[in-house]
Amino acid sequence: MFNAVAEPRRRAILDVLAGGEQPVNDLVHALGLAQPQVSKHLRVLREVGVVDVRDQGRQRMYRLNGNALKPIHDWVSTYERAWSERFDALDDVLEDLKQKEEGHGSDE
Amino acid sequence: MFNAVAEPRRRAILDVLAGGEQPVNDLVHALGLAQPQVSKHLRVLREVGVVDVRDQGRQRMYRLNGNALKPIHDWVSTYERAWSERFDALDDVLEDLKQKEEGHGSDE
DNA sequence: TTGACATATGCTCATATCGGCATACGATAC
DNA sequence: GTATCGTATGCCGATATGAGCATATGTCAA
Repeated sequence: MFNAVAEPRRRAILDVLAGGEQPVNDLVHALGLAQPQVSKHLRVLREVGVVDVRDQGRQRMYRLNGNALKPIHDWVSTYERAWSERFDALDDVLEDLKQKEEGHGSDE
Repeated sequence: MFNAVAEPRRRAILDVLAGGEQPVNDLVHALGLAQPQVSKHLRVLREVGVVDVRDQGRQRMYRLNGNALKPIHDWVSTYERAWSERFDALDDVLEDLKQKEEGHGSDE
């Protein structure tokens, strides 16, 4: 999953699909890539479940399945404290408590 | 950045570092990997800024820099609507509005 | 200085990955 | 039916990536 999304062009495909269901050819034109490459990237994205396909006549309509990205979101969220303002505030509180603790605790 | 984190072992390193600053050898033992591989992975992580180093005697202390993960968080968050309950609720509201609109709109 | 320790780097091999091209396959149009 | 469109797949060559091993570099201890 992480691997599938590590490819810039695959992320580009997902970004286009975020705008709605698209047949392969529209993706080809939207991204300026060769059709076989797009099909290959779509295959990878399909295999990890981040896109779904639907046959419609001779076209294959691809649509985004954002659910598959949740594992990434969850993983990266465990590191959120680094940039989240909420956690900054929490750090301040903890720092305060620590100061007080050291104040009337034993030495150092 | 996405690429750096696409490697399972590199994510494992970050997970260990989440527990606090560590010298290379501790990472080696914690992960059961060969020391050169750990150094190489650390190099990649360093190059994208997700870890920082500090020299301490003959050891090199590595620590996590979660800030570097924010781009990933931001990117994946744009797809959050797929699984977020808040967005599910919003969808319900929108669906309601749509029903009403169709109710007293033109045909279909 | 010499030696041991901690880490980084270089080399090689095996494997994966991507692009480009040709082509196969399925569905529709004629 | 045959032609054509839309898409997928196979093959090739180039490049990247990771493991394993040896070794270089830097730091401290004796």
